Amino acid sequence: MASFPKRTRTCGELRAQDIGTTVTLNGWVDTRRDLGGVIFIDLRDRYGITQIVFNPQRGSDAHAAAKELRSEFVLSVTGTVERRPEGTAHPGLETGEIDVMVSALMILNRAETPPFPMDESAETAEDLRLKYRYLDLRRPSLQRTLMFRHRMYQITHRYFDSRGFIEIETPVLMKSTPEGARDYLVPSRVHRGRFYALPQSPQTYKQILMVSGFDKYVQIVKCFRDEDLRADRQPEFTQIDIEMSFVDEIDIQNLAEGLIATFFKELKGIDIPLPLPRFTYREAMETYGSDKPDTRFGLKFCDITDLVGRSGFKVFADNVQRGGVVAGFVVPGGASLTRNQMDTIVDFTKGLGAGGLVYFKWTEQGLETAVEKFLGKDIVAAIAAHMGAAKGDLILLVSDVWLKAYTILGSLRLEMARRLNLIDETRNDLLWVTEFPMFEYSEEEKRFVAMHHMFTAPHPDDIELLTTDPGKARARAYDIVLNGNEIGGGSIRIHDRELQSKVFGLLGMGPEEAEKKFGFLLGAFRYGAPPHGGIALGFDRIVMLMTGMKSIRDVMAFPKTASAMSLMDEAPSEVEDKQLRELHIRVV
RNA sequence: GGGGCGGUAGCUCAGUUUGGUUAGAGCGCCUGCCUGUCACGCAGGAGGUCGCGAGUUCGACUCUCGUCCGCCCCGCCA
Repeated sequence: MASFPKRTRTCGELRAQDIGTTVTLNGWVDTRRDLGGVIFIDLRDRYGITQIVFNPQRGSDAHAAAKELRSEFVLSVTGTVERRPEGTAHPGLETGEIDVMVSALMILNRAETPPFPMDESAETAEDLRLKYRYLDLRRPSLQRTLMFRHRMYQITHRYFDSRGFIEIETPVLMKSTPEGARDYLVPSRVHRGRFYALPQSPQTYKQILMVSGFDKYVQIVKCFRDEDLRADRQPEFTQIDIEMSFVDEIDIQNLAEGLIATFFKELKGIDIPLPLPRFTYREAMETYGSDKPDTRFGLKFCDITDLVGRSGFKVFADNVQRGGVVAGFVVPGGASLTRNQMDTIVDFTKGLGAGGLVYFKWTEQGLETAVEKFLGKDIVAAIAAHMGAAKGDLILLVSDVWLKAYTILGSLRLEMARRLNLIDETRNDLLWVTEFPMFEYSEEEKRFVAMHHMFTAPHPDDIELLTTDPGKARARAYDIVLNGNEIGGGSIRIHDRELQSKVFGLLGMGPEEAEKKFGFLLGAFRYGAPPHGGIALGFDRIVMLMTGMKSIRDVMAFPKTASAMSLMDEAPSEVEDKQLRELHIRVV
């Protein structure tokens, strides 16, 4: 039994066809315009805004009560829908043709003046928005984004359900695993000195579900990583986690790119041509200097190692002697950059760890470069020709070992594109990067670490390399990239105990340690593990990119700050001594 | 862990370079007037530990040191 007149309609739906009907609306005071006699209130709910009118001649009690209305008061109003007088319709508002002439007003709740306005006319400091998140969430931008996000959940569920996938929840309290990100730990009260970890991903569980015969698994699931944050990284985030049995790479990729294309079609009306372009890791690095290339602009790289390997320029020649590469790219029209601008670019490149940056400017006077006296006119001209440069262009060259040279060029390429405004923001460039290396060498730990994760299967042609040259072995791993952002990654997994043990060994984990940490998984593999593989897609990141938000915080209801604090509820917080004692924990 | 930027009225900011009278503006808020506004209008008013703590100085929003908080980047994030 309601203690107030319940709404019969929402604030977003009344139109001219409703004129003459009596309605009750519930909502918040968005703005108030008190003209002394007549009072206009914009009443707001999540469906929209309807102007309600208090006229002393049409309801003097309601009008008197309306005098005290202020921003964000919660109201129930009853009145008749009327056409606005000639010339006073509001074309910018969907409900702009009508008013609700109020006969009865009930104030359901009063509100203090909010610390910032609900309209988004002025930028508001983010820490304030986070402290008063419940108010920020009333604002149009977050309302829109969270509704977009809701639709993406629904599309996801429908997409997978219609393809026979089973949604299964996996534990949030799980076993801490080595490698990868730092775990969030949860102390056990019952077992002194033992800890659960929050999942970095449900990786082991979904593989075990494959052993159990659930050959198509999906879950929209929270994951937790205790690492430092960025604009696109939060300590807890959501993934669309997928695993399938009896499949290879192409099956997973078709499924995942189909989902992304469905998002674009249904949420934005955009057709994404499928299948998506594929780049091997090597191609991506050697063309764009990134394992998540942004292909919305050119500035593709060109290898000139062979042209300069025996030149008189010792920086290049010595590097090539040591097995390094020399490569670079052409910036069309870049010759007009000033000396000052070039100095900034050189400094930027050095800041990335480069020894230096060699550049040629092709001006009216011809090819100009500070290193012409070392390379010689002919080689300079040959480089420009080989790279396809023209008059007015700038050529940028970096010389270093393969990975470092291309990584530096990749950052420089992005920087130049931003500086020169070359990025076409209207494009939606999706692609796959495949054939990642199995391992990368960790200088810190003096051993190989898994580039994707340690359950990733090696490329069938590279099994031998695991023994002879593990650093060269390719993995059956793949990432999906949108406009230079990694939005998902997966692999075909190892389903063979022997091979899995071998990979553990290469990662410096002996049989005993492997048994202790992953005995349950290896145990499952004894009882008939099917070939399987999967992928995880970054749900928040996809919402962020599709809604054009700059930060992942803008697509989450209750995000944390860059120092992982929640400003609204002030988590993390200190706890009672009693709680600590029960958990056998002392703070040092 | 490192680098950069920021913290002044409820909000958005100016003032800090070169220390010096009473720290300003717009919006919001409060009061009054106003019967078709929609950025309503008009008149008046209130509102400040200049993030915090030391120091230098006759005097600190301003200079120095420390510290806290926010944002961005590097490291890190299989």
